[in-house]
Amino acid sequence: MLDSRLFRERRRDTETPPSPEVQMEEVTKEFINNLGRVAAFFGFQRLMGQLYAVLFLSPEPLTLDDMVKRLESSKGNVSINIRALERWGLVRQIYKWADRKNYYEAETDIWKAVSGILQERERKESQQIIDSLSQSMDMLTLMSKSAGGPEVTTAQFYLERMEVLRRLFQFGDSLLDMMVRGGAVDFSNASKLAQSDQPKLTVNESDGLDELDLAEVDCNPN
Amino acid sequence: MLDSRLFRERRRDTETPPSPEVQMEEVTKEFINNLGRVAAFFGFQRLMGQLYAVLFLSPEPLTLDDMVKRLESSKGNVSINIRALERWGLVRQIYKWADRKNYYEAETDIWKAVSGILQERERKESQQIIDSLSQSMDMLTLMSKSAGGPEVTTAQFYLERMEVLRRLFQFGDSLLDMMVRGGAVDFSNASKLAQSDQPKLTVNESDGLDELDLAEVDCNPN
DNA sequence: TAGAACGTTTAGAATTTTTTGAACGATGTA
DNA sequence: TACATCGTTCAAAAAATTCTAAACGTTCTA
Repeated sequence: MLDSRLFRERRRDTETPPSPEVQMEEVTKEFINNLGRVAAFFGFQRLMGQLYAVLFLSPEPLTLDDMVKRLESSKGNVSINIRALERWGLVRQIYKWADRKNYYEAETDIWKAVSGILQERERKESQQIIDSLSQSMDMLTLMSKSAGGPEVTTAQFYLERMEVLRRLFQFGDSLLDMMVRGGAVDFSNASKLAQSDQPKLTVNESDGLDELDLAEVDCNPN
Repeated sequence: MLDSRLFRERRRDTETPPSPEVQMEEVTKEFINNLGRVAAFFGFQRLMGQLYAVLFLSPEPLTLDDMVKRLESSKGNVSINIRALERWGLVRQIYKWADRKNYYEAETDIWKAVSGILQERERKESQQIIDSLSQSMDMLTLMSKSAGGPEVTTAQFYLERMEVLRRLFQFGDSLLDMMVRGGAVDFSNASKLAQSDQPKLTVNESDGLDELDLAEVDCNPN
């Protein structure tokens, strides 16, 4: 009994092709999910990505409540996340005459948004690391000179190791900078980043366009 | 009474310069913290970064228990995270003769490790997004041709929007590929990614070295 | 064979992050 | 003035993540 009904229903599923509306709905949901994942991957809240997705696929600006309904989330949560999107320049507000509601639309100049994030977030992070590393290395340099005892050897060892890491982060930071400013990057020597014999970073000013290569020159300590 | 004692102690802190041992300890802790943050930033567990840091600063390989002691963590936690590090190729195991313990050391060829991660994780993620997008777009293309009704307009609108995103992810994916394979990337046209008039991605095979530019040619749909 | 030394697994504890819903202030309307 | 709408804030709930400690299986040693 039950079995046969289930069977018939399953058959129906595969037989009847989904209606256009249903298909659209599926495609949209998939898209929203994807951007949610992307957001999470980059350390943002999943909802941020989902909100952006909803706005991105909307021909006209939406209100807070529209989005609450669409994503079945709470007003508070949407409010917080939409403002985060605004701060990152991924979403902008639209004011309508004699309408007290706020409307939002997605920034569709993707590259603008992405490079904004790279500049504001990724670079800030890398700078912090680089600064901290440089500070530690200064300190170690001092120690390896002034203080005697077993610390000297350790200090020198630490210095060697840290230098490798600093190069890497410097390279990453320069890469980000190039992305934001529209330069060019050559990775062909990236694998030599850690070598102790001098392949360091440099920026070549070549006919107005910056170019980052991994060869000679210094990545001058802090 | 109490006040004056606190005061004296605070004075002492600023007067007595920290001993070399204490300084070393501070530098090390700072470093460990930093790599913890880096790990977290990239979506790994904080402890993973910390473990790597400890090994990175150790002249000789360490055992599980060494690390447990150093980081004041639990054996289970360290065990799990050290194996994750191994899987990512950031740490390798060392076997010692007639010693039942496992010793670990950091992979110091940083670029090898980084490009491994890019290849294994970041690219996998971007591929998934691109595939899903392409699939949705195929579906929308079909709909905009076959089905009539209001869905057609929407489908076309979605297609336009999604195309922009797909270009971005394609570009990102190619960038990753170049990083891993040692090519070169020119970002000077990146800001035109979203334009509807043709600036697309291409890989120019130029004297054996790959080069990714953002101009003409197709990023051929899946 | 008993017991010690190691590394792994795992259930549940602890912590952190995310979400909710109600309260609130501000602004407009009848 | 009373009431409705709208967005924000925040304490508490819920969910997800990370951590711990004990149990366990192996391998080695006495």
